[in-house]
Amino acid sequence: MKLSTEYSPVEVEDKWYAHWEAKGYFHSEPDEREAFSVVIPPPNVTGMLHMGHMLNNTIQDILIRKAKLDGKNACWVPGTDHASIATEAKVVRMLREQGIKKSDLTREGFLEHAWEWKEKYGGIILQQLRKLGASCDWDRTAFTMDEERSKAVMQVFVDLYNKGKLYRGLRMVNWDPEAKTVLSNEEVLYKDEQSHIYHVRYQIEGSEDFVTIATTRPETILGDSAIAVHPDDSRYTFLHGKRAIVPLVNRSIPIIFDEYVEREFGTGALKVTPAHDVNDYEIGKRHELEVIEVLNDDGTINENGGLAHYVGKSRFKVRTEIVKELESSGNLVEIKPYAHNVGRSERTNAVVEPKLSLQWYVDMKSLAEPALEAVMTDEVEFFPKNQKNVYKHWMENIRDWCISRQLWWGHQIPAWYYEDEVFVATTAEEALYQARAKTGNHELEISDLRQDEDVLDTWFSSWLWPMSVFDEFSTKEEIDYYYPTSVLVTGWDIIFLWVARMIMAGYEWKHERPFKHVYFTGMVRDQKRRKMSKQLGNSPDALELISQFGADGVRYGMLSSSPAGGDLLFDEKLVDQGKKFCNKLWNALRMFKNLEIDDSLETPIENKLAIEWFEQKKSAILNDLASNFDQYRLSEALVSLYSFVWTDFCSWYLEMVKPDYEKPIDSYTYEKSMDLFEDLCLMLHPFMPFITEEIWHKLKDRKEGEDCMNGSWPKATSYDKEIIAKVEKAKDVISRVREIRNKNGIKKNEPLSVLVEESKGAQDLLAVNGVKEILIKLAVLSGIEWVSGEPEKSVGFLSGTEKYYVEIEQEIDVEAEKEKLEKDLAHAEGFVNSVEKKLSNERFVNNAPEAVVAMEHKKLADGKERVRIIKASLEKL
RNA sequence: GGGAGAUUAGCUCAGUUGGUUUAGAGCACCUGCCUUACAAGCAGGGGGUCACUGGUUCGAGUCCAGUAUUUCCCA
Repeated sequence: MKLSTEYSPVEVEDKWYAHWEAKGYFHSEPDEREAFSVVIPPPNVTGMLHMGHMLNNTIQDILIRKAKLDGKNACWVPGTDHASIATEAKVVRMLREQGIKKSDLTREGFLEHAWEWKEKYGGIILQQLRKLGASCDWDRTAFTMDEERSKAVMQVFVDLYNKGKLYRGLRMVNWDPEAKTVLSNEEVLYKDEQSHIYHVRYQIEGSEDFVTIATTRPETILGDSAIAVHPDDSRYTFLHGKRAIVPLVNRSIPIIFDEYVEREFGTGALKVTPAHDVNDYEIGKRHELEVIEVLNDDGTINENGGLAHYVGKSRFKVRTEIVKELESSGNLVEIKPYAHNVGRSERTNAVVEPKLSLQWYVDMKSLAEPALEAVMTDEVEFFPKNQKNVYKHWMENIRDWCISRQLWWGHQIPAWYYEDEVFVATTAEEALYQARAKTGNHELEISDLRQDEDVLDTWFSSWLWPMSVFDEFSTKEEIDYYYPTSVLVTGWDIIFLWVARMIMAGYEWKHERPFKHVYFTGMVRDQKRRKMSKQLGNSPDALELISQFGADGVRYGMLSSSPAGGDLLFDEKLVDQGKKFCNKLWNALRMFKNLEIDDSLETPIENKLAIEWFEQKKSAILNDLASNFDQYRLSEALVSLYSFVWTDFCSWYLEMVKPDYEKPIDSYTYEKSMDLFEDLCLMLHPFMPFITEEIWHKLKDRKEGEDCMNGSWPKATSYDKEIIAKVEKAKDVISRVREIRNKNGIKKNEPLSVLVEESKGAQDLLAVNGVKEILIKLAVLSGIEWVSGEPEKSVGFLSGTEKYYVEIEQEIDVEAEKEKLEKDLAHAEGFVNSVEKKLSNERFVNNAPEAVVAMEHKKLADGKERVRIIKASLEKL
C-alpha cells in the first residue's frame, strides 16, 4: 500500500459522508434499543454556517456518534426555523431590488414570494452542516412553518386560550420602527451610548416663573402631559396646584407630585410623556394623565403633537430641529453630553421605541412553576451547573410573554374578530361556528369575520420543537420512543428565549421534561474576546476553514479549547493543530503499512511488554473517557485522546515495536498493533469521524458494512496500574539518558553503556520482562550492568529513588554537575522537611486517614533516599 | 442600582469529595537534530510565593469572609 506522506482531507471527507448517507447510517426508526435523541437548535432559515454553529453542531455530532458506538439508537433531528423578522426583512429587501414594494402586495402575494425565497435559499445551512460531518437524520428534516409544526402551534395557541393562559392586553411594548413590529425584551440589546441631555424650561401658567426639566428626548415634548416633581422636594413646593405651558406647543399641563422622581437626577423635575416611556406610562396611570401618541409606527412624528411642520419627519430629525427651535424661543437652558443606555433591535439595530399597543400575551406564571422546579431539582440537568442561578432568577421574575408580531411571514394568529367579540380556534370554520353560536346569527359567513393580522413570535413555534418534530410521522410510537430527548446543546445566550420556554412547553403539554440534559456551549470569540459577528467582520468563513484544514481539523480546533459554558477564543492555530493531528495519525498508519510482515519471526520480548502496557493504558484512558463523557467534559476527553495518540501511541509504543531499518515485523506484533490502532479509531471517531473512517478501512480488509461509524466502543476493563507504573519508570530512565546525550553532544545512535546501582527499586523494575530490552532499544544502549558505588568517567542521574550512571568519553564539567546536584539537593531536602513537618504533627498522624499517613511515610522514605544518593554523588565530586 | 461568575506559567485553560512524591496541558520560548512513519516532524529544556489579606482545618490552588481587578446577566 503506497500512501502519501501528507494526509489530504478533501477527497476523503466527501467520500465517506456519501458512503454513510448511502448506507442509511444517519436514519433512525424506533426499535428495541435504548433511544438517544437530540433535536438540533433550529438555525434561522436565512442562516449561513458560522463559528457558533460549528461549535454547537460538532458537539451534537460527537454525542450522537458516541451514542451510536455505544449501541444506542441515536436520532438527531435537523431543521430550521422560519425567523419571522429576519426572513421578512430579507424578502422585503429582495422585492425592493426588483422594484416591488411590500405595500403594493396582498398578504397572499407577499407570502408567495416569501415561500419562493425559502425554497430557493432556505436550508443552505443544512447543506453546509454535511461538510462538517453532521450525522443528522435528514429524512426527518423539519421546518417550523411546515404543516405538522404549524398544526401544533395552532393547537397550542387555542389550548392556552381555553385554559385562560392567553390574553390580549394594552401594554407598553418594545417597538422596532424599522421592522414595524413589536419585539420581546430578549430581542432588545441595551448599550451605553453617548448622547446629550437637554435642560428645557417650561413657563408656569399665569406667571413669569419657569420650571426646568432634563430630558434626553426633546422631540417627545410634543406628547407631554405633565411635569412631575418629588413631593418632598422643597425647591418645588411653590408649584403646588400650578400648571405649566409646554414650550412651542403652548399646551397647558398639570404639575404633579410623585415619589418616582429622583431629586438628584437632572433638575429634579421630570416631564411626563405617558405614550412614549414605560415609567411615564405608569405615572400617567397613577395621575390619570392624558396619553398623547406623537409617533407613527415608522418612527415619524404625527399630527397629534400639534406642530404641523414636524409631521412626517423622523424622530431624530425632529430632535435636531426642535432643539434649534427651543433655543430660538429661549426655552433651551443648556445641553450636556450624556451617556445612557439605549435599546436597539437585535435584528434591525433600530433604536427601540416604547409604544402603547394591543398585543397577545402568554400568562407565564403558571407555566414557569413546574419548569423552575424541574431545573432546581436537576430533573432537567444543566451543564455547567452555574446556569441554574441565571435560570432561577429569570423564572422567579418572569413577565408575560408578548407573542404578537406585526409581520406577515409566520403563523397568523388564529383569532377572529366579529364586532366586539374574539373567537379563537384552529381553523376559520371553527371560529365561524363559535361566532354563530355566540351571536345566534346563523347567517354569519367567514367573510364577516376578521382574522387577527399579526403573526406569532417565532419562538412560539420553536418552544414546541422537541415535541413537534416527532409528530411528523403522526403515530404515537414516534414521540413515545424519542421523547423526552436525551440532551439539548445550545448557547447560554438563548436560555430565556428558547430553553426555558421549551421546558415550560414540555411540562404544559407532555407533562414531562423535554430533555434530560442541557449542555450550554460558550460563545465563540476572537482573540480580543469580542463576540464574532458579521458587523465586526471578525469571523472566519466556516466553509473556507473546512476546505483549508479539513472538517476533522476544524472539529478538533473548535472543541479542544472549549469547556462547557466557557468561551472559546478562536484561533486558527487551534484548527491547524487539528490538521497536524490528522497528519500524525496518518503517518502512524504509514509506518505500519510500509512494513514487511514475516510470519516466521519470534515476537521480541520488548514488543510483548509494549503491547501489554498499551492495552492497560488504553483501559485507563477508556475509564477517563467514560467519566468525561458523563459530565460532558468533551474538550478534556479530546485532550486525553490527543496525548494518548500522540505521546503514548506514536512517541512510545511505535518506537518500542518498530523493527530496525528495513527489517520485517513479526506477525503477532503487527496484528496486535492493528487491533490497537482500530480501537484508537473508534475512540477518536466521534471527534474526528472522517480520518478515523479512512484509516479504519486501511488497517484491515473490511466486509461490506463493516465501518468505523458502525462499530462498537471499546470496552473499558479494570487495568493493571503496576505495569503502567513500571513502564513509566522505564520511560523516565530513557528520557534521562537522552538528556545526558543532549547535554554532552553525544549522537543519538551512538550506543552507551549504563550502570545501575543495586537497589530494591531497580531490581523490581528490571525484573519485569522486556524492560531491559526496551531501555536498550529506546535509549540506544550497549548494555545495562549492576554496579555498587560511583564508577569513573560517568555521569549519574536519579530516577525516582534509583541511581544510574552513563559512561561517557567526554570531559565532565564538574562545576556544572555540582551546581545541578546542589539544586536537586535543595529541592529534595525541602521536600523531606515539608513531609517531616507533617508527620511530626501529632494531630495529623492521629486524625488523617491511615492511607494518607502511610503515603506520607513512603514519601518521607523516598525523599530521604534521594537526599542520601545526591549527597553521595556530591561527595564524589 | 441588583445579581452571578472569574482571577493558576508570556497566552488560552485543566486541576473532579480538601490529602496521590512541594501544581498539569496546549501554544509560545530556548537548545540540539532534515535519524527511512511524520520538519504539518524528533529529542531535550527553562518558566508558577495558584490576585491580595485574614479565617476554618492535622492539612487549603480547592472551604469561609473581606479587598482589588475583571467579565457577564438583569434593571
